Amino acid sequence: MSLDDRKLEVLRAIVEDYVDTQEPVGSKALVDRHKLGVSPATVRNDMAVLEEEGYIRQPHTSAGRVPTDAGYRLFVDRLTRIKPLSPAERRAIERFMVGAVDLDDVVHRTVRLLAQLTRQVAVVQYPSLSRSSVRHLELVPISTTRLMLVMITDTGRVEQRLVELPGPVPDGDVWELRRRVNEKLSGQRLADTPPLVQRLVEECDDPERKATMACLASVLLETLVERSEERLALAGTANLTRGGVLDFQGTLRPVLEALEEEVILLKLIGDLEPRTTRVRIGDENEIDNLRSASVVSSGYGPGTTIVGGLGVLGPTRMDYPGTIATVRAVARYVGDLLAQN
Amino acid sequence: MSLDDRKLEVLRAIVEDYVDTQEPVGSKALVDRHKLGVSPATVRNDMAVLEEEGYIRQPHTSAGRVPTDAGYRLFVDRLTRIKPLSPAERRAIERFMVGAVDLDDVVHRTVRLLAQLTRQVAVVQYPSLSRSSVRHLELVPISTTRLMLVMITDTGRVEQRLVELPGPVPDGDVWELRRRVNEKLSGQRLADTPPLVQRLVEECDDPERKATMACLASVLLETLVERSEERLALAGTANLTRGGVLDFQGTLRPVLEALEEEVILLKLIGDLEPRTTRVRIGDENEIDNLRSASVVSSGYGPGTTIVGGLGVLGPTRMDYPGTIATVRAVARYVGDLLAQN
DNA sequence: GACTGGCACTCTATTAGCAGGAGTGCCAGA
DNA sequence: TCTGGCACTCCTGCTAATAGAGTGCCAGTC
Repeated sequence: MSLDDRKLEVLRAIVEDYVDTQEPVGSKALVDRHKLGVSPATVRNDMAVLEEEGYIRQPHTSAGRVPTDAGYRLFVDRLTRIKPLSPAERRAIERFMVGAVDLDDVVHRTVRLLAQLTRQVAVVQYPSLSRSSVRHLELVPISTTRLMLVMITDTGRVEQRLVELPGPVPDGDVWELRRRVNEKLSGQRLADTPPLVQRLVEECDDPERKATMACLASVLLETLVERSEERLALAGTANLTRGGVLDFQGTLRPVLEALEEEVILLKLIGDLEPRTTRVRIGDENEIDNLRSASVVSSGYGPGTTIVGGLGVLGPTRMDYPGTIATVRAVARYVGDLLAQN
Repeated sequence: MSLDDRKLEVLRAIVEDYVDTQEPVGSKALVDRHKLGVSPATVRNDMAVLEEEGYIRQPHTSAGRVPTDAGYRLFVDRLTRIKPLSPAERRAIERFMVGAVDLDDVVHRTVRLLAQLTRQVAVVQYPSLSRSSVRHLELVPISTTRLMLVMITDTGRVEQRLVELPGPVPDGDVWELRRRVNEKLSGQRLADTPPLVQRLVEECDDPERKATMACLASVLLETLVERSEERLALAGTANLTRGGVLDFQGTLRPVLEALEEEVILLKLIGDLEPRTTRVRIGDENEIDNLRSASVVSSGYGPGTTIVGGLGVLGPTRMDYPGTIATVRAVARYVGDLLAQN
């Protein structure tokens, strides 16, 4: 048996009321609060069906109904019209972000903004190195056999590494090295650089220069591409305590533990598709500690490219339409901000 | 009336038992668990005095006694012999820290180590710029009128800033600039540099060079000294949930909120004296949100200098001797580590 | 004067019992 | 297909009673 429109409407009403009140919702309360145009008895029948299909459940006999993960999923997929952000919220974003001075600042402001608007835990990934492009590479002689390599990316990140050379290299050669490296790599996405770096080495005729370039190349490859050292910012953990500890089946402990693992957080907001907002509800999270949480995440970046992810985490009982709208709006805003630079 | 030895012994017993069991401790239980050599009635009299003096209190009539902040303070100041770390703990530190590759890694490992050993929330401040010394300054021409300034400190931090010059400067002059700047500033503590930078400008004869140096000087002063941008690492928040929520009078919320404010954290572990471990108990913390928490902190750095702070935060009901010993040991270890580089 | 045993007292925590209420499932009828 | 009615279940809140822990105080002893 499939679900007719009214049953879906009942589900929506249950989800909305439950999110609102945090209490199991009964048939009578439902018809009182929503104009369903039918009697409680009818609603009860619908509820029985919804329960059989696994969208809602009773904590115990003679309690009201509570949505299951599947219920929320259905709600998000079919019953949610994403509500546009209120002008007040838009203004809040502007006001919060204006005046950010550097990348660090942008990320920190973003994560706090997200936490504040959604009143949930927010995570923002720094623009990933491997998905950024090279803006400029600088080589600085520290001694005759050591260079410092400084890389600036289009997202504003700066990385530096020390290069030990096989032998002394005159300054003139350093200039030449710098020229060649920049010529080949500037503007390229980091993920695309490995073959180019390889070619740089091959193109050297002089065996001595080739050795030097090989050294440089290995540092470039090893530290700038392979080691993708992702960084994260986190905010709003205090929001976990809203609505008592009830939301997370007794303890915050597992959730707090999960939030301390960068690997886990990266998994949560990783693998995103451009211009979409992903929702993972309860059990859909692969991390055991987060079975009672939902994550709304989105990629961000200049234009339609993605250079990092951001998202919020909260109880499965969350305001999905609102959260989705906010996450999406913030992701867009940050993307535009990056595009401007 | 002053407190004789036995009363102090009773206080110690109360603190130890309460930390252990998390339950108010009564006179009978005390004489059972500790060899006090007197009867419960006597202990009760002592307790009455201790209570009058404000070192312990009863949650309600006919409950056992619980130490007050003042009680813990007395315990820490006069009744605690710092127990040396067990060999197992020493080994744990070694094992945990060995193989740290760079400063970031050191800080992250340290904070996790602290959290793990003390089973509390740990905070580690990155080596503060203003208290580090300059190892090397590098000037990189980006274009004819722009330089990149790269500073490497003795604690391994690297900072870079762009300098806009008033006019084109030939490469030879850049070399000269670099020489002079390094001559004057290398090895100096950042906090001591401002007058030196000033002198650098004054020492220039050629007006054109003077203008260039002035530009450089202002960037040096403004971004490297004044903006002391402190960074922090945090770990172990999940430990707050140990022992129920009882420890923090009902909610973790205020504590979690406080932990999100970098300013607050810096205050907690700031202003430390060399080679001492500071303990702030409950109300002694100036931050309202942390009235029910204690903070054990210590400065660290190579030798007897301090380049940053670290510490742990937990319920006032914590194992002070153990925590103090651990914090001190870790601070020393990290200091030695920094000294080696 | 310091310590001890005894005793009455206070307060909490636990348990059981009971009433009220919310919510359900089911059935017969419109 | 929907509705009203009804019996049933189970939670919740309230009260009362009880047991137990711990205290304060007092009188007596060393």
